[in-house]
Amino acid sequence: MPELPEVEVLKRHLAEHLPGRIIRKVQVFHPKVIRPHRPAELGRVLAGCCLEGVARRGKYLLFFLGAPHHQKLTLVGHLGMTGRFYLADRKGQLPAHAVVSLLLDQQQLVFEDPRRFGRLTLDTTSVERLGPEPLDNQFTAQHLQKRLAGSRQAIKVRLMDQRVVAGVGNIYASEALWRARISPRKRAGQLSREECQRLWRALRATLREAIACGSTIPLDFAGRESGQRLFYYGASETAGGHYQERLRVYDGEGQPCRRCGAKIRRAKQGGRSTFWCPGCQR
DNA sequence: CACCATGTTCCTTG
DNA sequence: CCAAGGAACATGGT
Repeated sequence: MPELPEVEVLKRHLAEHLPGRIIRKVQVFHPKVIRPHRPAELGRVLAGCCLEGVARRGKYLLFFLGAPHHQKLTLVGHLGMTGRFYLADRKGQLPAHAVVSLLLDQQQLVFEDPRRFGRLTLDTTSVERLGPEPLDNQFTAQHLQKRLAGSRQAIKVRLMDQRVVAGVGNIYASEALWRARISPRKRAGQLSREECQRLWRALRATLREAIACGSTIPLDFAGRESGQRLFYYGASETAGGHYQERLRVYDGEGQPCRRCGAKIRRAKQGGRSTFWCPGCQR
């Protein structure tokens, strides 16, 4: 479930293992995922590059590459809906939905994505369009208020606009609004100063909590059948319980609100499901 | 079979 | 210009 917290957790794990590794070869199984590059081109550029660092911006992973013979590069990864990265033994069997693999010396960084909405590319234009990082110290309640002011869009839709704030997706937009006791249908520009303050606080607390819990779906260190250690970003059997417990409204249609007991409702906004409590979100 | 799904981008309509 | 809706992308789960 890759929104900001999941990508952040993944980034922290990758950052423990990748820095200093050299990319020896690139295997591309689904060329669309690396667009606008072509496989041969990407392989030529990346081969020999050192993975110097990993960062996150919104829902994007950034791999900082040191290239001995060219300028420095940033490889941008996005998990889409179903993307996963994991580090596997170089000789290990690839999963059925591997889309790209970066071969290192003893291991390989595998990008798996059944639905193939993800990206791995040197094209940074999507990242450049992003709004501020919600957990950044620079990002204040006043900053948020400014970005909502004058908008007639529903606040929930506005919150998911990556140019307004980076990294908030469908799940955490609903969760943050529940926590702030604000109706997802309220127009963004109609929020009072107090409501903006509450939303700012709620959004940051929601994201921080999710990160602290190791993301909504924990990393499965066992991998599936690999027997290799090292992480695997994906669902494990026991993950479901934690996942449900932590979400207060998302996917909880018909269940009683934990704050006021009213029945959680569901509606479409911008083509996506929104969940909220009509009792305490006004 | 129908319908749902964590995301992004482009296009059309009002 | 803004807001809303739909389609496309491609696949899997219920």
